[in-house]
Amino acid sequence: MLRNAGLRPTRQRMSLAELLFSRGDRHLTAEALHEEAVKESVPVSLATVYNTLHQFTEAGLLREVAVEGAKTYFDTNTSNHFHFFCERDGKLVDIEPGALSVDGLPEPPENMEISRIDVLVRLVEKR
Amino acid sequence: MLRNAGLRPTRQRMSLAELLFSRGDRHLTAEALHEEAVKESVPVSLATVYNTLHQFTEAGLLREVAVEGAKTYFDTNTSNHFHFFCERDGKLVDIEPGALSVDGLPEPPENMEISRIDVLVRLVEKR
DNA sequence: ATTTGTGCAAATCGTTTGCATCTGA
DNA sequence: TCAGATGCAAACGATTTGCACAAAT
Repeated sequence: MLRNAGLRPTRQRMSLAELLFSRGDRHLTAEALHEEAVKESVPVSLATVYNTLHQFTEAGLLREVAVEGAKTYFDTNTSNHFHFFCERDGKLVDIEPGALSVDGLPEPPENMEISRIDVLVRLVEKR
Repeated sequence: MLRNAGLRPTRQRMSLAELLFSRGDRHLTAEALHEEAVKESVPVSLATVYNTLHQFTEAGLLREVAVEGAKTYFDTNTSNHFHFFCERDGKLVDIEPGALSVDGLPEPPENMEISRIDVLVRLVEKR
């Protein structure tokens, strides 16, 4: 997988890839992945986690999701799909693709084309 | 307007409100609003711009839009509507409401309800 | 007079970078 | 061997906070 993406399979990258891709679809911040790695006794620095996440993203193995503020989430599901965002615990959840659709999109302005459509459905606790 | 929102009409708040609301719909970062204020000889500190933007948001006069990274945009249009985001120059543009709709939303998870739906249509230059 | 807002500078948070060291092909 | 990767600590940009001072009711 790493070789295919033109990335050297180093210890750190292999361990991180393992954590990311062997447990189903995940939505992680760099911080969270780093903690998880440390917990699993995978010695890796935070800087390397950042580097790796960005390299994986460039290679098309991950997708960045902007939610708010500084925190960036990385999604192991790179297909076209949308998200629920739970404001209470800051967790992202995939919305089953197929069900949801965006209709009636107006023409983009002059000379522009759509690169991606992000849909984030924000959830709060029912009172 | 400020009194209605329970905010004391101070010089700074009045000046910032003027800049924000007397020029049609706007999408500004704190930084940008601060620069504009300084340019128009409205002496106000960046900290106060941040405070004011958040107070206005809480009072329902503004709406925050998350795009990516650290930068937060504040939108003077608080109605339900979606955005184009131009990756080239980092500008937000309202999408005419009415045209666009999101359909087929699945049930939110247990005990959760939808607080808001954010749609961001990312644009790139046509090649 | 009392409460609330403001400005400054320092602190914080997530993220990035420079650079010496290490590692995989 | 040696380009490329890693770790550390320092640098960074956007945002926030603590606190003395100023302005609004």
